[in-house]
Amino acid sequence: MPITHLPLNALRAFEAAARLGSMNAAATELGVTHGAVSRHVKALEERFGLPLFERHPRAIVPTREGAQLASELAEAFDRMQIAVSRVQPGPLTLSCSSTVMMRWLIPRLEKFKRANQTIELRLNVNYDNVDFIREEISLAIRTSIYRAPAGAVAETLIHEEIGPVCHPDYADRLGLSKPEDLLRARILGSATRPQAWTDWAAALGRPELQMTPNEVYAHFYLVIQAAACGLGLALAPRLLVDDEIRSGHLVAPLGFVAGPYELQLWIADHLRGRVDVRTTANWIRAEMRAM
Amino acid sequence: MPITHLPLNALRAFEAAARLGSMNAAATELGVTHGAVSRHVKALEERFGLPLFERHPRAIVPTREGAQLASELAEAFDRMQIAVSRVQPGPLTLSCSSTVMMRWLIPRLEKFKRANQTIELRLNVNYDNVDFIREEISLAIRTSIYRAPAGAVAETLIHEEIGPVCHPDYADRLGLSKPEDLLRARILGSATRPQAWTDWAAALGRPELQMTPNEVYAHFYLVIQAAACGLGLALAPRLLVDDEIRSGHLVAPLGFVAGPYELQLWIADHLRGRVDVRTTANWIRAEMRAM
DNA sequence: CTCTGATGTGATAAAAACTCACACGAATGT
DNA sequence: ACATTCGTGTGAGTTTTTATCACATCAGAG
Repeated sequence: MPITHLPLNALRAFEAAARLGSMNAAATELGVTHGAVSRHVKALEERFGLPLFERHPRAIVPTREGAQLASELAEAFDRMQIAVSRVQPGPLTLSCSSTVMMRWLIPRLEKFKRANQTIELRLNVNYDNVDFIREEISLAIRTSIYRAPAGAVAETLIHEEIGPVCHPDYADRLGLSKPEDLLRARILGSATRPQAWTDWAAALGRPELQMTPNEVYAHFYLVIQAAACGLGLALAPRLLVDDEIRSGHLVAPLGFVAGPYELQLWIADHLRGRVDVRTTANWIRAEMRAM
Repeated sequence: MPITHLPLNALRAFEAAARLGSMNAAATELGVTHGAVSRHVKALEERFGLPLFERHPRAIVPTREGAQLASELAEAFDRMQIAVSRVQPGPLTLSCSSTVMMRWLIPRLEKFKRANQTIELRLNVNYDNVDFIREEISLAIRTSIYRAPAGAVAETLIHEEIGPVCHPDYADRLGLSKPEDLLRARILGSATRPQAWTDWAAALGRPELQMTPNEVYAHFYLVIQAAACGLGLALAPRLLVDDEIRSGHLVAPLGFVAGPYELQLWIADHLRGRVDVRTTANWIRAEMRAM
């Protein structure tokens, strides 16, 4: 089949269906109905004379050839997206977790905007992996729990220091001064980082301490909020509670210790040359260093 | 612009127009009228809000952005073509010059087909560069005058030996026994390799010999044919006249000397794993070694 | 100074893509 | 156990896109 007659739209529909494992999802991504995707895939299969998916009642599974084709097509479409984005540069998009956004970025955003009035900043909330090309992400702040995906380069921002924090009165009332004291306290956990307390015990050199949360919040910033309201103890990276400690809303009765993770900056490989990306990356590095 | 709404067909039309430097040529390649291409390009320019071509009365010249976009798109489309060709492997396509085909390949083709009955062989005539991906070439036989393009790997088949050849009677009549004798003879040249006689003189260590052809043929195989008919002297690689010499139709009164070029086999990078490609490459290597 | 060869464009035809509505079949939930 | 839900396939009809045709335009070639 000559390159001049490749059924491009069908290939795109197929690639989306294979990547998402669902015609329906692909249809949503492409902004059409599932029928349209189904027809595209069928047309491709007829053209190639081989099945690209195994059809199961509620799911489709790519065949070997289908999976192979889809992954190579994905690369090709990525390149195309990059090519177009170079002549049509979108806004600079920074991705970080809701917690980093609440407790670190938003408090500094006015300052950033004042210093960089020409940079149009778009924010994206996401705490784990993200497709830099498909979602047009320029920069991401992430913990090293996750690995930077292909197409992005990672660099260390800071090594996380972690420690239990709570309302000052709460610490006084319970008399918290050594790790064992926490066993009497109300432990607050986060669904997004369930192993946080265990990590801390390990970092302390006290892995035997069983710190199972009494209460689990969906987002980490809620845990901090709950701690600040006197509901118990949160285990927080210093970075995210420093302001509250300075203002006296929180205390860290046992201080902080070096945690197992670092905070990283991920930069979209194909955007490393863009001025606004470099500027913003530098700003993030400087702000982190100033902590 | 999100990847899900890239105007793929317009991008392909634009890429072709940019590559070929002409809307008309792109239209021919795509099998549509020039108007269709023109509209696609215009739609893209409106979408991007910037011109992709400078319009001149009888020509279009890509703008800086246009050229950049086109070259990156070309890569993306190449990948797509490769991806599809992996699930839809076409026939094995061997490209060589008309002369190599006439004088080397065709005489051996029966033998090849007998030994490899399952391989569907398609032949392509071309003596210089060729786009392995776009034209779906698997293998090419070329002299090292040309460099293998990106997407192909080159390997040496043989080092060319070159020498003047003519009809036996012609050599006798003129008494050809040393290089100077040729100044009395009728020199036949080829348009595709105008420097051949000069190369030979240099290879002999006699660069002062002015061997300007008295007659120039469009194809090299015509030169050999003319020499075999007693019209004069052709300068030929031994490879291409060995059969004629063996059968007595041609003689090489001054023998052969190592020429400046080698004969190479170019293999499409993305097809190196294909069995039929490996088999055919091995056959070519073996036949060359047997010369 | 006309001819030629390339591109641009309005009107219209053709083709492609999409939607709608319904069918189907098995996992899910009560 | 059985109705429900969820995801996919498809016939018929509609909308949207793409292409064609025919003509306009322009400047350099002959």
